[in-house]
Amino acid sequence: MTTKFFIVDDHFMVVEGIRSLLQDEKSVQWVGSARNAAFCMAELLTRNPDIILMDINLPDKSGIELCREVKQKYPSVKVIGLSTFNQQSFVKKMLESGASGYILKNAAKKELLKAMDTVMRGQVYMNEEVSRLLRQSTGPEVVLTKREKEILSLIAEGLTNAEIADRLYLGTTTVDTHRKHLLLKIGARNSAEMVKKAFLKNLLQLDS
Amino acid sequence: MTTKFFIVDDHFMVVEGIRSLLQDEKSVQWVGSARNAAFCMAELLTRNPDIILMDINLPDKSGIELCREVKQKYPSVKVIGLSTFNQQSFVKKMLESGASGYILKNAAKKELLKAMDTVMRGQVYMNEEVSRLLRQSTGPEVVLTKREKEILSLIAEGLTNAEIADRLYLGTTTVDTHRKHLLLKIGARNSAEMVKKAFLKNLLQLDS
DNA sequence: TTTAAAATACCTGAAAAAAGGGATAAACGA
DNA sequence: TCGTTTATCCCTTTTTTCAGGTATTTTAAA
Repeated sequence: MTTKFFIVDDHFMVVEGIRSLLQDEKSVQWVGSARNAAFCMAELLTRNPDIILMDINLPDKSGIELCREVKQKYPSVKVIGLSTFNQQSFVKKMLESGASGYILKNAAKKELLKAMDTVMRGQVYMNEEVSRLLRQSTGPEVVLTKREKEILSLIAEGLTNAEIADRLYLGTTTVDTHRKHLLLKIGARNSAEMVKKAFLKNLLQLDS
Repeated sequence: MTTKFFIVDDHFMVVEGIRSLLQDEKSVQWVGSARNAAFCMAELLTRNPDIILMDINLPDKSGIELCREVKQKYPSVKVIGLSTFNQQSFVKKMLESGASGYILKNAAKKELLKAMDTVMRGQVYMNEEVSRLLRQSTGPEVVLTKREKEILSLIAEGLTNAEIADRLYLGTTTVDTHRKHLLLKIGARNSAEMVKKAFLKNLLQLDS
């Protein structure tokens, strides 16, 4: 029984690398690849893979969102997340979106095969390093309201409470209240620390 | 005249991908690979490549440092930087360390060949996207003194001037002066903005 | 309809940062 | 040795944040 796998990654080298690594394996068979989410969805109409190896940073859409879409439209297709780094929040979101596994791009052939085998047996496969990171989870995930996110972003741009209030048509004391809630939720003593921790917890991103 | 190339990257998939992509090319020949800097230096004793394709994030040492070492010991070997992202400061440092080129991991076979050919002709090869980024360079690179870096790091941890002064056996006004210099150098109006910009300019890192 | 969460808004006072200057001493490289 | 950079330190004032509360209205889901 051959497992059919499909690769979604904009890195030619990675696609070719996986294909080449596994081409002599009897238990798995490459059925195609896509460099972005849109093409992937189009190809799934005809390729019928058992497993998708899915990069989490695609040019047109995040792997998290694509994973959600794939699981919705093709519930029996298994998704394994693929990344160069093991940031906790991404891993969690990927799993929440329906992924059955997560491996890093430094994985060797042996691990690729093991991940696919585990996932085909209906279990979840986690890379050892990623698994360790998840286990040392530091407290509950921070959930910000829409307004809080907005104000956090503006604080990080250097705006004062008064400026933010003007921007959002609020009173300055309202902004100050949100700011206090942010400090509490993020666990920071002041704005500098809050911005740093927001990056660490992926509440702020570097790509602006 | 065949160009011999060597790959340094801890990502099995990438190494295999490049090797496989280029294995039918007459003009280039794969002579080996290493997963870390130490092994690379050991292998260079016998492999004699013309070009090294070098990942900038190695497990034991940065590609920037390895590049410097390679160019020192083997000045005729060309180095092409290899990365998943095109952060300006890394590109610059890589070039300053003696690299002759820089490509991204989404490069196709054609670009790999072109990069190697360009570099063998004694010219510098820059990926288009990276080249564009360097051209829209936003002012001079920020250079912080040792003390400034120290204080920036502590500000980002949420310490007040008084706390930092205690930590470093300084007066609070000294800390305040450094803080002012930091704001000026980084181009921020307050500490929150400064922390964000410090991450953007790679003056602060997420791995602490 | 009811409940809980989010949004909005406020008060006072203290702490901290920021602004806008000033200065001297120490360290480093040519 | 000399010139430049870095480090250290200060002053006063103003602005802004932070702490520790208070409250009502709106919104969304059960």
